[in-house]
Amino acid sequence: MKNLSNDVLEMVAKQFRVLAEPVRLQILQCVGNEERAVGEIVERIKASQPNVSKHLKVMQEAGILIRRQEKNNAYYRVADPRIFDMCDMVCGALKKRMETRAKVLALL
Amino acid sequence: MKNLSNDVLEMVAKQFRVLAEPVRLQILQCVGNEERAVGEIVERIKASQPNVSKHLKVMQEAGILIRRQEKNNAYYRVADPRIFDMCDMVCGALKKRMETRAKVLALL
DNA sequence: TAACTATATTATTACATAGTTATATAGATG
DNA sequence: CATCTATATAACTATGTAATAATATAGTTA
Repeated sequence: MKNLSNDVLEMVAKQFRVLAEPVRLQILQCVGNEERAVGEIVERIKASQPNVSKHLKVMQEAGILIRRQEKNNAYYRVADPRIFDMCDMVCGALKKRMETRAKVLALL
Repeated sequence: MKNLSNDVLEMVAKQFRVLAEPVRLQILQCVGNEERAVGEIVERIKASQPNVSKHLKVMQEAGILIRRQEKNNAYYRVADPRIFDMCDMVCGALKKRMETRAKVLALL
């Protein structure tokens, strides 16, 4: 990590904050590499429609999702699939940490 | 991203939340690949000592920092340097997005 | 032991935001 | 035009947490 200014760090933190909500991660996972309508997402993740709409807006404004309007449906897709790699990295770190902890406990 | 359960997504979200604070990113950057005492960090990032201590605890409990006590000093280091890669990925995505936006504006 | 140093903790305040309910908007259809 | 459907927005409440001020802890030194 090159020496980033506080302004940049604040922008980076804001990006992380968008990913710091379980429901938004559910939405991301639900959308995957497809393009999905709002109603479809609402149905799949079982959250209220206004709540999903709000989260979608947050992710769109953060540049994580791209919105397309057609007829009276709105479709969303992931802007950059590398976001899934990030989630996998975190997930992998968590897994490793839990395995290590399990080994320690096994020695007791 | 493999189909992750909501429980796992919640843990992942929690990890992202730890990175979602500018001051914590400052601390991460300050620690870098060194091992730093609390006082050193406090001095460098110019935040209050209790505030830094609290953030350090949060990051330690999240498994992002490792603490070592020696004499009456506490030293912290980064558990997994790949965390810097994650920050760089976000930073790169931001940069790209801003460049794209700049090009669009240039056409007006 | 008293005073000093480094770090952690507690209580408090202020602010951000997730979720809900109700409503608005806007395109489609009868 | 009236109604229906899909999505977005607004107002509100509740919760989480960052920062601060004050204090505690614990090791060090005189």
